[in-house]
Amino acid sequence: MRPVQRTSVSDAIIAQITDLIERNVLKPGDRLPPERELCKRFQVGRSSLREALRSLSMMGLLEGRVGEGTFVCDKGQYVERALQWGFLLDRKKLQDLSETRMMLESQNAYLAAERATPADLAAMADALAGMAEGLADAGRFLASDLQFHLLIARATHNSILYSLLETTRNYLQEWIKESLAEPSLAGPRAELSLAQHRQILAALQRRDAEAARQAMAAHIRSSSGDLAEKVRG
Amino acid sequence: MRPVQRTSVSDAIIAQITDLIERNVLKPGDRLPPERELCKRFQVGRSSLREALRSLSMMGLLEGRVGEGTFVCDKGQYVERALQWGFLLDRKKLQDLSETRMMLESQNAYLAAERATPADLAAMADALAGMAEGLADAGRFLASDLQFHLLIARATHNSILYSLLETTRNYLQEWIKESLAEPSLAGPRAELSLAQHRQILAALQRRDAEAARQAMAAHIRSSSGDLAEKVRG
DNA sequence: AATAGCTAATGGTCTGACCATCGGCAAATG
DNA sequence: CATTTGCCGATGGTCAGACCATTAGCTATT
Repeated sequence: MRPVQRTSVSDAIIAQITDLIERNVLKPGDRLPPERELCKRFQVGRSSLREALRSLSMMGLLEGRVGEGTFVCDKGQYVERALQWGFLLDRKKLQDLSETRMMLESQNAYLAAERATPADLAAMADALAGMAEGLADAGRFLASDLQFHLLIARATHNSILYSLLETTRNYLQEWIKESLAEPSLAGPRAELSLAQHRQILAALQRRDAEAARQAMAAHIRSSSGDLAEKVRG
Repeated sequence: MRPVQRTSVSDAIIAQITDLIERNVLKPGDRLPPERELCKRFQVGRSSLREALRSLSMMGLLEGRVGEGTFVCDKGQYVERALQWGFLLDRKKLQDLSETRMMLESQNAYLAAERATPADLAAMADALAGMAEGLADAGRFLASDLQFHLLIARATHNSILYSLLETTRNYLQEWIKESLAEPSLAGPRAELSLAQHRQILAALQRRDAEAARQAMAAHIRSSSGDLAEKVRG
């Protein structure tokens, strides 16, 4: 004998709809049938159905518009939703996340060195130029910085790795912003950061995977040094 | 003029309860008042209240037990859950997943070599023994195999990395099982796999991080070779 | 003292109803 | 004819009441 699994109606609906989205039967932007119609199809009450839809909305998979219908969100929105719970990160989790990011970025740099197309490299050069022009403008500098790192992830041509880095970056973004907001260090640090990015790009252009990985690791270690300090509090 | 914000009842409840948890008024393990009681306090209908509670459960903040009540969960797995939703959406790239798994396992082995406690190593030795005893029993062999890898991930003492590996393994498990089900290769391959696992454990015991990483990489390359073939096919 | 049975409380589900909002259509307007 | 206005149906959002399955704790029987 083994404990029987108690299945919840809402969970079953969530599983079904999630599966449909996974298998791309429901594409982003698609409109779902009306709630009352779904009730008949699933043969469930409207409460249970709505609890399921609500949960899916909370995950950022669906979006309900009054008078119009319920639509499948395009992916990416879930991150913003998830960001709302950023405060739930404790110190240990922050450290872990930071370490994970370090590993992802390093390995991505390694892979990108082998796989980056000329277009990828050109886009990175553009982002680098944006950082240079934004030395005085912290907001623009940070934006170009983030873009550079995401371009490296994209250059791996591995959607999973890109998605993972995107997510970890989004989680850490607030703290990164904070730690870079120190006005006293802003100038020198920005220039150091820019120089490190140039090293990384150079390694990528030489197709030197190991150098790219190490340059990235060094960059993150130095740039997130006091982030770690702050985390340890 | 600017667009007025339409506030949703459920969202308001979610915000309030979330805030209570954040401010530690509601501590993990605490029991919430019954739903019908909360309806009176919030002055809302039970549907709206339940949609809110359902969403909070889905985020891992609350847990409802029939006949007992609704309880505040031990805070912990929010981020992991969000990361899982992350690549729920584009997972058809199995080779990407496989590559990600390769990277995670290798790096985890590296970190585990530095951080594994004696208890961690002992548990791995147990799992290894289980594999040896299960040379004839494919099911048991696979279970011990999986456990060994998860134990390494756990030995990093990084909950994010553990969660990521667990998720990727879950996604790949079906294919791994298939590819190991080939009876013609089962015997020799199992023994090879066992020997590779012994090498990995030995490196971990020596605290040789680089050797552990390379041993793990070699193991996965050889053991998932035809997995990659199958994916491309 | 231990067990079986009962009862109340609770989360889970269903139903039907009402409201606010939105899109589209037709009539009124210039 | 082009534009605006008003209306209507569809839809998501909310509410109230009811019933069910499960659980904990009490009670009475053994």
